[in-house]
Formats: sequence, C-alpha cells, structure tokens
Amino acid sequence: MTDHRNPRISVRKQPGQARSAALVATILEAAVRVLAEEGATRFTTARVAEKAGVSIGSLYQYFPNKAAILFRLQTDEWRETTAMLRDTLEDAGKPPLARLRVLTHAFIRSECAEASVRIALDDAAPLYRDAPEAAEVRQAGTEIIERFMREVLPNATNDERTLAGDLIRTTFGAVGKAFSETPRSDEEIAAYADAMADMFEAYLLRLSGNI
Amino acid sequence: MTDHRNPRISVRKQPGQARSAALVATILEAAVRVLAEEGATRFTTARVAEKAGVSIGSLYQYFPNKAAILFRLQTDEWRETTAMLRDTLEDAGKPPLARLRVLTHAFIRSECAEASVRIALDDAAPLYRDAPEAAEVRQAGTEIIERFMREVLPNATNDERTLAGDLIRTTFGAVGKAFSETPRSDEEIAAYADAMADMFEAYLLRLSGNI
Amino acid sequence: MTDHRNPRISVRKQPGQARSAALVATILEAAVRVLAEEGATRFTTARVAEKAGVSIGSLYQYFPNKAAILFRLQTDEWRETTAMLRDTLEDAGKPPLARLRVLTHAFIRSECAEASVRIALDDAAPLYRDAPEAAEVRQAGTEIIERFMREVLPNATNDERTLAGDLIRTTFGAVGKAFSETPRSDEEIAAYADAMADMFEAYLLRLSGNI
Amino acid sequence: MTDHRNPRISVRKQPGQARSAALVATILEAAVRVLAEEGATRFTTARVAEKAGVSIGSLYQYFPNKAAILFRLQTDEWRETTAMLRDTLEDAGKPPLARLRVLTHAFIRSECAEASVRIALDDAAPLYRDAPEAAEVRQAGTEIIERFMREVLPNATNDERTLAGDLIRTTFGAVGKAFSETPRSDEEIAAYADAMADMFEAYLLRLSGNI
DNA sequence: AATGAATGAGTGTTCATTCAT
DNA sequence: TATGAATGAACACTCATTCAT
Repeated sequence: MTDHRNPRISVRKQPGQARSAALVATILEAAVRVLAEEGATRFTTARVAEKAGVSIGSLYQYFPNKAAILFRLQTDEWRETTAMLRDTLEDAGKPPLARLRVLTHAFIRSECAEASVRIALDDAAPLYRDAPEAAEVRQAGTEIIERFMREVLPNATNDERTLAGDLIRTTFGAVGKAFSETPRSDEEIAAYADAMADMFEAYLLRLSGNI
Repeated sequence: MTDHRNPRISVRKQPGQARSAALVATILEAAVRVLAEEGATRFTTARVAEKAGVSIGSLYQYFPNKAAILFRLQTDEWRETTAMLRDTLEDAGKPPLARLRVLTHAFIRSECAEASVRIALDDAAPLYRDAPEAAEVRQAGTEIIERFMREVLPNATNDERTLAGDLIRTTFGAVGKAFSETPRSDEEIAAYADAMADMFEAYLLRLSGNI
Repeated sequence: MTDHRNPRISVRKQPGQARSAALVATILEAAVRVLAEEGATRFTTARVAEKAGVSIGSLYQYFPNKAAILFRLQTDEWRETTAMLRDTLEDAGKPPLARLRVLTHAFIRSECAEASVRIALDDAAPLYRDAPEAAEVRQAGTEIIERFMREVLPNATNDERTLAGDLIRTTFGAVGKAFSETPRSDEEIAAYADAMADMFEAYLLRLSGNI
Repeated sequence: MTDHRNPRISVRKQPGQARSAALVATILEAAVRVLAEEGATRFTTARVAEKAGVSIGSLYQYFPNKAAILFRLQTDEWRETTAMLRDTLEDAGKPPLARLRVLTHAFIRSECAEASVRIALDDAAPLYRDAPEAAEVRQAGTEIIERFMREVLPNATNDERTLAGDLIRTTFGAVGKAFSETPRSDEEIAAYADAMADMFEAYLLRLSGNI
C-alpha cells in the first residue's frame, strides 16, 4: 500500500544445514496456506508461525520481517514463471508464434492454478513491491523476451521491438492476473488463452510486415 | 485482500438535502487527498475526517464504514471511465477502429493522471472489491463494448464477439493500470497507447476476416 | 539509555475540558504509582492504563507515547523544584547564605520524599532525556541561580560566578539524588543538609573574599 | 530499574585456565564496545556475543546473565577508581589538600574519558545496582577516604568526620557523573576540577577550624 | 567445552467503530 | 443532527535464556 518506509527484505540467514532449509520450507508452506485460506489482511506473522508449528521467534530467525516472507513467495513464483518463459520461448523445435501460443496457454493455466494464493499475494504487494531485489528477478525475464522479439521482428528498430516486447509482457502479466481473479473452467482457460494468442499473433504479424 | 467478512457497503443515507451532499463531497475529496498524499496503508477514517474538517461521527453518518468510502471513490471513477467509453466509442463521426484508437489514448492518459490515487485505491481494493454493488456499474461498460463489437465484427458468432470484447476490455484496464504504475512522460504515453491501439486493430482486423 | 531515535514527546491534545484534564491527572497518578510500586523496567503503557482504570486507547489519546508520560512527570517535578528555588532563594527577608541553607534542607527533604518514584523516573531517563522541551524548563532554574550568585558574589567575574553557580546547582541535584537513593531518617536528612549547606557556605565565603 | 527480582550476579565459573580468562576479557571488551557504540537500550547478549566472536552459549558459560556482564564492567571501573583514590590520597609527599586537588583533577578527567561507556553503564544501572557484591567494592573506597579524613580533620568527632567524608565522596561521584554527561574540553575540565577542589578545600578548612 | 537453534512472553502502538452527550 | 472521547483487539517484532547436539 505504497508504504513509505523501505525495510530490508532478503533472507536473514543462509540456511547452511538441511535443518534450516526444511524450516524455511515449512514456514513458506504455512505462509502459502495462510494466504490462501485467510487472505492477505489476515496474513500475520503469528498465524504463519502457528500454522507452521514453529515459534514466532524461530520465524524471525529466518525472515527479518513479514514483508520478507511475502517477497520470498513472490520471488519463487517469478522464478518459476521465468523458467516457463525460457522453456517455452526458447524451444527451437517450433516456429516462434506457435511457441508463443504454447506459452500463453501454459501461463494462463498456471495463473489460474492456486489463484487464491496469487490474489492474496498480489493484495499484499504493497508490503514488498518496493524491494530493490525485485528488479533483478525481472531482468532475466526481460532478456528472454528480448531474444524472442529479435527472432520474430528481425527488421524492426530497437525501439519498436522494445515497445512491442513491453506491451506483450505487460499484457501477459496483467491480463493473466485479471482473468484468474474469477474461478475458471478448463474450457474457459483454453478459449481465453487462444484469444490472447490470436491477439499477439495478429499484432506481431502486422509488425513484421507479413500482414 | 479477499476479506472473508462481507460488510454492507453502499451509502448509509440518501443525502436529501444539499448540505448532506456537500458533506459527502467534502469527505470524498479529503479521502482522495489522503490516498494520494499518504498512501493506502495510512488511509484511516480519522485522517479522512480530519482532512475533511468533519468529525468522525459525521463521517460515519454518511458512510457505514471505511470500505464504503473507497468503494464510492472507485465507483465514481468507473462511472467516469464508462462515460469516456460511451463518448469515444459511440461517436458516429469516425470509423470504429479510429474511435478505438482515440479511446486508447484517452484512457491511458487518464490512467496516468492522478496515478498516485489510482495506485493507492488499487492497493486498497481488497477492502471493497467484493461488494455486490460493483457488478452493476460494470454492466454499463459491458454493454457499450458489446455494441461496439457488434459494429466491428458483424459476422462473428456471439461467443467469439463476447470473448474478444472481454479480452480487449480486460487488456485495457489491466494493462493501463500496470503501465501507469510507473511515472510516464507524454511521449511514452502516446507511444504506448499507439502500440496498444495497433495490437487491438490487428486483432480485430484478423477476426473480421479483413486481414 | 542513550536512545538513538528522538520521538515527539509533548502532549498530544490540549485538554480543553475539565473532563480531559481529570483524565490526564488520573493517568499521571497511575503512572506515578506504577513507577513507585513496580519500578522503571515494569513501567509499561498497558500497566499505567490498567492502574488508571482507562483503556489503552484512551491513554494514547492524551499522550503520544510512553516517553511523553515520563517526560511530563519529570517536567512537573522540575517545575516544583524551580518554584522551591524561587521561593526560598528570592525571599528578601533573610541573608543570602541563610536562604541557601533553607533551600538545601527543603530540597533534600523533597528529594527523599517519594524517593522510589524519583529513582524510577531517573532510571527511565534514557527514554525522555533528549527531548528538546527539557532545556526550556532548566533555563528558568539557571536564571534564579544566576541572580542569587550576583547577590552573593557581587565582585566576582562573570565566568567565576557562572562556574560557581554551575557547580552548586549540579551538586544540589546530583548529590540530592544520590543521597535519596537510600532510605533516610529525618535526622539523617537534617544532618546531611546541614553539611551540604556548610560546604556551600564555606565555598561562597571564600570566593567572596570574606574568608 | 529497581528490579524486584534479585538474580545471582557474580561470575559463574572461576576461569582456571588462561583460555577462559581470555574469553572473559574478550567478552568484556565487546560489551564495552556495544555499550559505547550502541547505547544501553541496544545492549543485548546476542550483540555482545556477536561482537566478541563468541557463541551466546559460551557467553552464558562465563556470565550467568546479562546483568552480570554489566556488573563486572562496573566493578572493574570501581576498582580502577579505588586504585586512583589510594594512589593520590595516600601519596605522603604532598600536603593533604594538595592531594585532594590532584585527585579531583584526575577523577574528573577519567570520568570524561570514555564518557559514552559510563553514561550507558549508568543507564543500565537498574539491571545490576542491587547486587550485594557491590557493597564490598565500595567498602575499600570508604576506608581510604576515612584515613584521609582522619589526617585532615584530626580533631573532629567521628560522626563529623564520617559525614564530611560521605558528602565529599558522594559529591565526587555524583557531580563527576553529571559533569561528564556533556562533552567537555580540557580547559573546561581543568576549570571545573579546580572549582570542585576549591569547594572541598574551603569546606575542610572551615571544619578543621583553620577558617 | 562449545554451539546456536528454539522459545514465547512481553512491548509499544494503531485504528475501526460505537455511543453518551 | 453532530460530536469526539472511549474502547480494546490486533499486530509486528525483540531478546534473555535454555538445551539438545
């Protein structure tokens, strides 16, 4: 919520032992459950600790503050998304636009899965969004998109390509999020993903001059 | 934030007298200022009342709870957006796609103006979004889009048209919001709006079969 | 404890009505009791509120934070001390050194009365001592001393007089505090006060040249 | 802070080996640094252990609790002060009042050096001051003063002498502490020490009858 | 002997909402 | 109708101390 303080947010201690890693995992799982079952407003450190079966002190041994837990959850998700981006967009076996269509389907599907966590996480965004660590994760995604755009629009100017890449990327994220806010059937998901893919395809074909 | 209580949210009293209406207006203006200047986390009823020069008691006479103020703000904005939709999309003097381009520019520009309020309002969405009254306001928009789509895609099936309308509408809102989260220059706004219009145009031309 | 933050500390709202003033008084009395009965470490806002028979929220309506309560207590005490200073030191009916002796007795006696509160208040000093409002209260005392010193040491240089005034004042406060940390009988108090007065007298006579 | 529990406070184990002694020293040095650099409120066992490069477990092996560390620091300081007392006051080569003047200078100077640690230590006094072990250390000082007073006031009654000794001693400690709370230049220190010595001298001369 | 993970009571403070006046 | 004092549940976070390894 446009928080005007800017607290440190990364992990407090590198979990050297398996023990610690397990604890961190437990806490994160509990956090996901709290988010999904109770919503962002009721996401409190005490509740996470309780649901994790861990003392509140232990929780703070692994996360410096509440925002750090949320940030970590978001980061993990971004990383998964980036992996998906890479896997589908760089699959040399298919023509570019086909890959984009595959990605669209995969992405929308993944957005709709665990929608409740994603919505809650998004609601809590004000708490962590200003963290500087976020930028870095996004950069990886930008590069993948950039390479893909170069392949699809080899003759466009840099500015054109960047703008189109930006637009597609933003549309992906924002529209996926908006769409997944309502519960959806598999059919709806498929239809919507196809529509999105159509839109991207039409746009890119026009830009590439192959009307 | 996926609030699991569902409080009543509409206005507590129909302001019969001009006095009341003025008071409501004063409160809403104060609310906008609090949102813009302090952000969603610091948006408290006490602060709104103080900035409005009104007692909290009075504030609660016109709004049943905090969410109602936010909801009203959002509703007003939706109404403005709907008006814009109608004005630009139903302007018979221009060809449909030209009108859509005009709308895109106008919309993105308006999203970027007062971005701070919009962001804060969005941050506070969990507090009011589940209100049933919201649906009604959206319906008006849906109908305008529907009519426009009928004009652009006269030969499409109903389902196709609805889906395309949905997608365009969602893209509008979600992408506009995402784009306006960063401060933008007039040039950036124009360029982005053009790109969006291009994308919609390409999509609609393809759907209409006039590739 | 050399607190590195420096929060605002004065009263949150001017108690216009008698009601408020009474509440403030109740809270302050409760604060004194908590300090005296439980000590500075157990001085918590919750305990003060409870002992005052007031909700914790009400307490915060009248004092912006814990430090403000302590600061107010200390200020009140300083004001009393300043009044005592003025009353005894400016009593034209007695020769200066006799007045100083009277003051010494009165001061030590007052320090020993309610020693437990004073000790606790002193223990809590780190919480409020850096408040800028404190300086102002001390200034009044400085001026009274200054006038007195002018009367006793009319021929001394300004520097000499200031130094002697400083020393006497500091000795008063610091030694009074140290002495009152142990419970004392009236006789002990009288004897100690006399000794202090003797010391001041000898010092001032020597400075004035009337060995 | 007038703590009503009275925990055991002396060292948990007599460090038989040099290793242990070194560890204790390391911890104490770290404690001093924490006190000086962070202040009494931020003086935590964890921070001391970290700064000492020692585990908290080890810290607790040598000190039964936090208070014990502070108490030990204070004791060490008292011991140094006592040594200074003895060295200067029992130096047979100078007349008594000259020795007192030397002591005054030395003491005030030492108080002003490392003022930050002393202030912080004083802020933390509530945590350790009620320890019974403290009395014993003070006794040594009392005896030195006693002997000195006997020399200066050979004809006074025991009560007179004790009272005067008490007053001087208290004035020393309390005024020195108060004075050193503000940063001071060497000149200020010298001037203030001289003034104090003057005051003591005048007082003792009067008591000795040598007006 | 040494470690450091784990504990959980305790703290200051906020804020939506009510209700006596 | 208007006021604003009063409420108290709720929250994020700290830290002295223990104890299994």
